[in-house]
Amino acid sequence: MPQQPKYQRRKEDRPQEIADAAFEAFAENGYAATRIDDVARRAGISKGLTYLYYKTKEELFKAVVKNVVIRRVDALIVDVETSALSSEEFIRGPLLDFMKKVPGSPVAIVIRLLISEGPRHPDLVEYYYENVVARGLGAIRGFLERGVERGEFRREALELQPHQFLAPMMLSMIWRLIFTDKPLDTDNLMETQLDMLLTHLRA
Amino acid sequence: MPQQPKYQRRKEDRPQEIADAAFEAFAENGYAATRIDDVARRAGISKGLTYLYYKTKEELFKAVVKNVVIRRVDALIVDVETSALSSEEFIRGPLLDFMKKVPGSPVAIVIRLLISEGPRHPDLVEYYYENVVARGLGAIRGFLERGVERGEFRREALELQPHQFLAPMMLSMIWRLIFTDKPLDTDNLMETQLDMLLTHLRA
DNA sequence: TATTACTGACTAACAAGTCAGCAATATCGC
DNA sequence: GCGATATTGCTGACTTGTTAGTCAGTAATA
Repeated sequence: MPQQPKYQRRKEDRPQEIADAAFEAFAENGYAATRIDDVARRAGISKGLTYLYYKTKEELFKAVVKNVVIRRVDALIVDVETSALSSEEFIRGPLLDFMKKVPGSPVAIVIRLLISEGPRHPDLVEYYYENVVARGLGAIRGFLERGVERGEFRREALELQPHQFLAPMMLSMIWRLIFTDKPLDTDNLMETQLDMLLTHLRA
Repeated sequence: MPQQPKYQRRKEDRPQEIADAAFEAFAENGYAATRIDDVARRAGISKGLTYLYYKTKEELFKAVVKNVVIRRVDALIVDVETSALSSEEFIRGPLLDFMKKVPGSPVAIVIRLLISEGPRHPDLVEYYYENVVARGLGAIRGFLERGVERGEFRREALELQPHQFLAPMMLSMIWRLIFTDKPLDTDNLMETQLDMLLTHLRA
């Protein structure tokens, strides 16, 4: 009777599997309320093994945030940077799509974690700022400059803060995080914002 | 030798003092990381006394949120509802002031607590929604209707979501919660938003 | 003298982090 | 190939530290 082995050794895959499990757990319960034991069970391993790959709970937390940031956000930003559309087409196309996607994506979970745990992990906040926020804002700023050079936007566009584009996205995200079930027409919010911005910027 | 008494009995004031101390502690460390012992020390009492007035940590938490909500937000909303200015004056005056105040007010702390602890306290979220959000949005909606009746806004103003006004305020708030030290010209953000909205709404 | 707001030491429970031993695989000798 | 042996990924019971919540006793007021 060929016994099923109790476990398989999978040194290579464990870190990623643990990080994925931890992300799920943190997303559901937050950092403080998540037990390492939970994470381990989700990953189908014992608690002890978690500590072989991540020395502390905090280290695991940071790995999770960076993991999500790198794997998911990166693609979105690159997508925004490489485009040959006119400014208006770009805003109503890829940019709008991007904004619609974010509030329901893992990025929202990371934001929640940063809001609640950020103050105790300043280096993580710094990392997030440099790798996501600064790059994202930079991309939009570059886009505005290109629009002015092409004569699609008036000069004053250069003074606009990129944040102005993202405000309704932010509100939608927070709304979903707090009032999960209360409806909100977020698409309309974002579209209206972009309409107003186009009117405001057009040459 | 008339000894200073070790403590005074102040049944009436304790609950409020404890709630105030708890608010400070939660603001600094979040709900999970705050020890009841901390709260008690801040309030200048023993840990045991806290439990005389609040049966559990959770009950104290809810009391704190409701306390802040009732004491501070209420005044702001009423302020917005009673005004005899023209719509534009109102937007550029009281409404803008309100928006500028919120991100640095205790409301921001409550938002942080709701984002991180909300999912585990649905009744608290519901309470906040009804007493703050619904009323706030209602006030803005009423204001838009009045503007249309007076002929200051075009008919389509009625379709605008009140959230559109608040989006930059929300972004500013979250920005401050996460990136405390990174600068952001939030006044400009809000003013630009109101400019654009006025252009968009004007008859 | 009676009442009760208040103290602070205590308990109970839970969760992070450790580690001795086990069992799955890699390696070696034949 | 194949069994013996070495290596190490992995387990799970254990220790340790922390904190929510209790309660017998004390001292301030009525």
